[in-house]
Amino acid sequence: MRVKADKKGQSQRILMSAVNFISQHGYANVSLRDIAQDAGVVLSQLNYYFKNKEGLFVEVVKTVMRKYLVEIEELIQRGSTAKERVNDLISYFSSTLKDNPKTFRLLFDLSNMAMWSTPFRDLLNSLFDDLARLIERHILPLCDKDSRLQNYSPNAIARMLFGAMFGVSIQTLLNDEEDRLPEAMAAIGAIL
Amino acid sequence: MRVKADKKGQSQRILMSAVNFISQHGYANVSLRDIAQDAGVVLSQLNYYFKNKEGLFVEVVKTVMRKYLVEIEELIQRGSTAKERVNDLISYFSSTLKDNPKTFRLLFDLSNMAMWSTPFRDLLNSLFDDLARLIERHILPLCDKDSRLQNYSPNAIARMLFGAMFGVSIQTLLNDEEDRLPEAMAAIGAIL
DNA sequence: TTGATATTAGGACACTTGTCCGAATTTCAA
DNA sequence: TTGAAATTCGGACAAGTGTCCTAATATCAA
Repeated sequence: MRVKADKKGQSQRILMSAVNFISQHGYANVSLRDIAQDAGVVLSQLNYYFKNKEGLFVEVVKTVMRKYLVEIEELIQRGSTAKERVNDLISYFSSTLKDNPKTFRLLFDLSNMAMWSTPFRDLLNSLFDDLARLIERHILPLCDKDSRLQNYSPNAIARMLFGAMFGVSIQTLLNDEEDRLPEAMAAIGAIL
Repeated sequence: MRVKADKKGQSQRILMSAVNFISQHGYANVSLRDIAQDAGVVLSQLNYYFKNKEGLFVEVVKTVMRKYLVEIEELIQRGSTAKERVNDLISYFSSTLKDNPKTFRLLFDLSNMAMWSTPFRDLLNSLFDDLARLIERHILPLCDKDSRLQNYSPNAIARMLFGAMFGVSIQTLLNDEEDRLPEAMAAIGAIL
């Protein structure tokens, strides 16, 4: 019998260590040895379970993305008006940014890799599609029909709204001192 | 007398090659040897003129940032109304994104590095500060006083606007097929 | 022309990286 | 219990990296 500290199986422990390390130091700054050591596993196991570094990161992203999307999909349907729902979404971004920025770090890291690698680009685009679709379906239909935004397609508006949250999130993550940023995030709610 | 293809001096040629290569393949994916070869220079010259890889990249960023800021500062003062000026800014983002995305690639690459490195973070924050200040000074004072955005501070609004452009830019750069993105960029103009 | 300084050149160095291989060990159905 | 498959282990490997060092060469004022 083994030491048996591995109730979850090695592949899961590797995955969790990878999530933590990569979201904390960035994909480019983390070696497979770092992850193996943190997971209490031998290096070659990473290649056994995940073909290579890229494969591991793909799995990391998929894991985090799943949780992320489920949370947002639930949260975005709570409010009964468009404004309420947008504000719920904004609150979610703000509090996650404050209390648990790991997810965002990972997302931004992925955005960068997507810039130079096709498989990652596809991965990220599908995430953006999903998020835009969520806004498009659960928020925009509740909007006033006389909004000055009605000249634009729902998809464009959704992507603009998400873009605003994304852009402000980056600024927030990169600048802790600037205390106007939560306010900037809140101001997005006034767009609709 | 030498071959004399280097009117600009080696340090300038290195810098220009670095700008091109890094904005095309990303800082992490470019080696000093790549840059040296492209510049027609021996490897050790990069360490002679720029202390190390990080120092070179700092210079690259400063160079591009300067040009970037000058262009925007000029352009943002053309229009006579807030709406005009915002639209000028949006047009600039759109056309640059389309015709010369190199600058943006570099900016996004820097954003990622800023996530993990303090000196780069400082560099990027100062750029964001400058851009926000530009919007704050040259656009917001021309706005209607009855705008629904008046509950928020000018700085917050400026950062929100810039964030929106930044966020939509990323989506654009990462997704050529989605043709709603120019529209999303244009929709930002309706915020004010 | 001379001599000090700035530049260029070529190569070596130490180190880290991802990947892969073969052998031990464990697991578990037959 | 047995034996085949799955897993774990340790180590080696080649390739690529940034950095540094020393010698050659060019520059240009005195």
